[in-house]
This record gives sequence, C-alpha cells and structure tokens, in this order.
Amino acid sequence: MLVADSTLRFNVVDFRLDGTLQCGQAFRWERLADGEWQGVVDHELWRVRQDGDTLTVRGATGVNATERVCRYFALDRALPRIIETFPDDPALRAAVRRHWGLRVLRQSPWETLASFIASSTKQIVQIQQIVGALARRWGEPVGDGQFSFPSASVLARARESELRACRLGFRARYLLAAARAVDSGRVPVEELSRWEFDRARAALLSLPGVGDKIAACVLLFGCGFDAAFPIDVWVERALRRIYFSSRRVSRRVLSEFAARHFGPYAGWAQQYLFFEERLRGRQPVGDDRAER
DNA sequence: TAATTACCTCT
DNA sequence: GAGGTAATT
Repeated sequence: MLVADSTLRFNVVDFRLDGTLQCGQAFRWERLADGEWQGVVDHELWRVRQDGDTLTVRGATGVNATERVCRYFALDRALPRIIETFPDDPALRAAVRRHWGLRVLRQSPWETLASFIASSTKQIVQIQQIVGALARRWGEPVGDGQFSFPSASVLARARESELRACRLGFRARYLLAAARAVDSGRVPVEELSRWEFDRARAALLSLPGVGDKIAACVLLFGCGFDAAFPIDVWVERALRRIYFSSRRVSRRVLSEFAARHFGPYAGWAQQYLFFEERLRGRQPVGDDRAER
C-alpha cells in the first residue's frame, strides 16, 4: 500500500525543528541533504521539514495522525507560557533567546528507556548506531530500509550475547533486565506518565543500570514530566559555572538547586542550558578564555 | 559523604 | 576519554 502522499501541514509558532531534533533528546532522526529530517516514530517513517511557520510531515497515517504529530512535537504546548515560568536569570535568558523554539519531545516511554540505558558513556553518534542496530535486528520494517524500535517483549527474549553484538557492551545486561521488567509488568513504563512523579522515578531507579540521570531522561522525554531535570556532564558544567562560580559542588546540591530554581518546567530549562553548553565549544560565545 | 574504579567499544 | 551506574574504599 502506498502511503507516500499522506502529507500533513501545520502552522507552527515558537517552534524550531532543527534545534528540537539536534538537542540530544532523540536518536532516530537523520538530516537529509535538502534540510528535510527523516525519522522513525513508533511504526512509521516520518519525513519532516520546516519552512518558516509551516511544518510539513509526511508518513504519519491513520485517523489520529494529526494528533500524534502534535503530541510528538509538543505543538499543543504554548511555549511562551512555559518560558515565562523560568527564573529570570541572565544565562538562562540568553540560552532561551539563542535557541527559541526548542521543545521537549514526547517520545515512546519504552524506546526512551532503552535508548538512554544504551547511552551511558557513549557519544550521540554511537547511541544512534546502537539504537539503529537494535531496530534492524529486532524491529519491523517501516519502509526505505528503516525499522521500528523493537518492543520490550521482543527484546526480553533476546540473548545477552546478541545484544552485545549491537555494540551495547556492558549495557547489554541492563537492557535485557529492563526489557524483562517491562515485559513482565513489574515496571509498567507505558503507565508511568499517570503515576506520581516520585513513584515513577523510584520504579525506574529499581532497574539495574538506571540511575538519577537516565531516570530523569525517561521521565522528561518519555513520560511527560516537565519538571524532571537530567544532570549530565554538560548540564553539570553549565550549572557549576553559571550558578556556583565554578565551585566544586556535589550532585545532590546541584539537583536540589535545580528543583528549587527552575520551577515546574525545569526539564525544558535544562534542554536550553544543555543545548547552549554543547554549542559553546563549537561556536564560542566570547568569554571562554577568561575562565581558564 | 566524597572520590575512585570497573564495566564494553569505539573515536 | 565518552551525555553513566554501581561497587568499593
């Protein structure tokens, strides 16, 4: 069946596709030569482009396609309402100004959990390779040589050695345990969005290989908890420099500060700080030298 | 509590 | 050494 003509158009405001797909929250998007993005979302291959305030999406099908695209890209959120909850500090203001339109995606909880388990001590390119390899090995074809991300029940039946063959290394054991916990219903990752934040977090932390950072990523990118605040080395670096005069402070102090300082959409603020910090090295903002 | 190290594999 | 975790000291 040919579904190539399933084209949807959205009028978008306060939205920037490039930054949203480049800021490290999703691992299945690839920028094609003409600026169009191709990615696998659930069981579909989407091709997306932004021209000014028009977002064009090809490949999303079914009666609820529009709703699903809106949901995935968080088009139903009013960005200014979110930004206005941020604290009024100069560094965050600058990051928001530079990356205006960046949005936290709403991705599949299981895929998010599995991807971030695979992410530890890995660079983005390697994470993309791992996730792609898992999809090719256990996913289903979605066209154009692409594959969906395999379900927890499928991965629960894999051998650890097969997972290792996808370059997971020591993370293979963790992913297998997570797949089994989800498949058995012990950690119902698809339901966590309806749980209390602390309870959902505790369930994720019960998985081997899932600590504070990965749990926060899953809560934020997969379960819709806007206040979840992942602290990786980049965000830690930014927080320490901006708010603690580069002093050495514990993770605990940082996370308590973040929860207090950034408010109900702390996770969104984190994405702006993270993206800005990642870009600092590549596009110097001017004061790098003074800090050494 | 804070610091160190192993854990896989690749750049 | 890398966007982390867990065990150990």
